[in-house]
Amino acid sequence: MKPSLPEIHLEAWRRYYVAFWRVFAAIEGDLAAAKLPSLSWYDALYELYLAPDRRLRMSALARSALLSRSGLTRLVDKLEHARLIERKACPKDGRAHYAQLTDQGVEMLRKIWPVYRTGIATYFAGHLNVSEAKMTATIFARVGAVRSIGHEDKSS
Amino acid sequence: MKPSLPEIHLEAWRRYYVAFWRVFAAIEGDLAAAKLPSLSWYDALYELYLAPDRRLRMSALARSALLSRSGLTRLVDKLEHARLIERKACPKDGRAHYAQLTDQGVEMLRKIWPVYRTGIATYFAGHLNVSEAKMTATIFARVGAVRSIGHEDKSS
DNA sequence: CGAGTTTAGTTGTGTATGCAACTATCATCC
DNA sequence: GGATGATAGTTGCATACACAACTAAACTCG
Repeated sequence: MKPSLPEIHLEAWRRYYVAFWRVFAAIEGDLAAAKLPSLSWYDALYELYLAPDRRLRMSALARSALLSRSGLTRLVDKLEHARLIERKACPKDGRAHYAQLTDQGVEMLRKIWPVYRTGIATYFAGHLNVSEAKMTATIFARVGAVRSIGHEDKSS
Repeated sequence: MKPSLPEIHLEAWRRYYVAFWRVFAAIEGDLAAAKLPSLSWYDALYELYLAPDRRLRMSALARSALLSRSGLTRLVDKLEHARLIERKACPKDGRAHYAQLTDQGVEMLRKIWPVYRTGIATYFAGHLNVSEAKMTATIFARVGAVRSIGHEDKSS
């Protein structure tokens, strides 16, 4: 059955889509210009920072950091090499591993954040008044709760 | 100077960011499942479809399709190989080339669109009522008019 | 005109990421 | 408790992209 898609919704999608790529590229550009790691590093480190004991199992982190498991493995390799996290075997489950944020990882978050923050403020937040920000948060909380149709069940 | 970033704006950003990746991945997954090319192909073909005479110079297309010039060169290689576009030398300027959409390119757009449309409707538009869609379109028109700080001047 | 500069596009190379296949471990059930 | 199947993570391989260096063709001045 053909789901309805009114013109205004399509227009909203197009602008949303284009705006995202532009803002994303602008922020990544600022990070690169400041010789800082990219947002994918930040996302992973930040998820660990929020987690209890600052550690998370690999697959949990993959989901939070919006990566495939294999993608996460490589990212964790790099983060570990940079001493920003450590891999720890899980005592309960011999298959599982924790990614554990190190102090240097926290430090790196502190270095990245000012640049990231400025990017968010400049490229995104500066264009929204408070009520628009509230509505955006509300709308995208719903949108972000997507569950994809089927051809993958990584999240099950 | 530290630009202001109220908590609600930050929350709006986080949800916007996460939602985007999830919706994007869901749509790409649907396209892949239908053995159709990815959104970057669609974007490029669609920009050509909209352009006068269904053709655009390489660098103009790169900007519209949100790609670097080199990225566009490779994409155009593939599109040309698939007979969806043709490269034409520009008679006015010996350096420049047009990417010209072919009938098969139009056909491909027609094949992709139903799947893309359903994805937009399902993962995005279905979560917005009309006034939310209007506001989203308005907000992201502003946000999308980003001009990045400096360390690149591709758009100048 | 001809040297120097700019612009359009391409190519070399490196990086990020996904999927599918693999290994090791755990869970189930007879 | 051993075979069967599921799960966690890794690895091989392919793809998509960016940046920087390159080539060729315009422009710009003297």
